[in-house]
Amino acid sequence: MEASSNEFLRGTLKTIVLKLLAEQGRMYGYEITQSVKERTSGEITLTFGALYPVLHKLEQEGFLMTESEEVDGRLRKYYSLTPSGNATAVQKVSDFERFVEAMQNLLRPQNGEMSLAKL
Amino acid sequence: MEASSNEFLRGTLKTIVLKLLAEQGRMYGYEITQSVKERTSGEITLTFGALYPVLHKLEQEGFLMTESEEVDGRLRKYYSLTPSGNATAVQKVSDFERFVEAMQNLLRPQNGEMSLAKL
DNA sequence: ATATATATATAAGTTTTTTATATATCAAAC
DNA sequence: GTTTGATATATAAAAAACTTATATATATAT
Repeated sequence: MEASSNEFLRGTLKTIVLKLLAEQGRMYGYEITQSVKERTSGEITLTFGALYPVLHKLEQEGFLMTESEEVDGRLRKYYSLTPSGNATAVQKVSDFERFVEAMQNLLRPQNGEMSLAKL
Repeated sequence: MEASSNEFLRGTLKTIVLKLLAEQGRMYGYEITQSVKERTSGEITLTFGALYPVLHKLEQEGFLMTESEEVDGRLRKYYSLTPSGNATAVQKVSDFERFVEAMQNLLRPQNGEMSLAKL
């Protein structure tokens, strides 16, 4: 019922943002939070307090660029990837997949008490 | 070649420690770092500076208990799970698996531009 | 009028993690 | 014999990341 503060989200925020932008072309902050919530059935929730600092950091690092547009009288700030942002997105997704594989090796139960030690 | 500071490790440290202890019964700090390195082929490396604070925190939260033993003239501090530590280990591993599933929904490419929106 | 959804953003505070450092034993190499 | 490397635990200072709270503003629905 409650997803709330997911400790595992730590460290994956940049990866999520970069991947979504790589896929969608351009998005604005609010849209990113809604997209994440929707696609994970509420399991993962990005808070604004976490998202905006990440967006600003990524922009400052040269991975994102912005364009502001007025939509319905309100200013909307679109974020999109730079070429290096695109490369980083690909890299981070692949890094995450490697990490998950490594984690499986830790979380999957081992047969005996030692892996190679006493065979 | 270099695994080093894995950003994704953030947030998974407690889970790793609890799971290893649940499986192995009892372990000492150095043993935990070696076990993680070995089982992940060097992909994940726990630094002592990160591990010991986590061990102390988990002990302080009542999930771990310790017993010191002298081995080869050196003091060795064994950590093992309390009943609530065991329950937490099970919980965290299952939480992590749910998190990974949710991440797959974000990282797997979507077919069109919207999921359910305009169908 | 008021509440809710949309929309962006910052500041303060806490927690976590990294990096650096200190200590000490044992075994092997030199 | 003494230096190096592996084993072993731990803390302190600093940096980074994240949470929580807050501020602002428009549009729409009640």
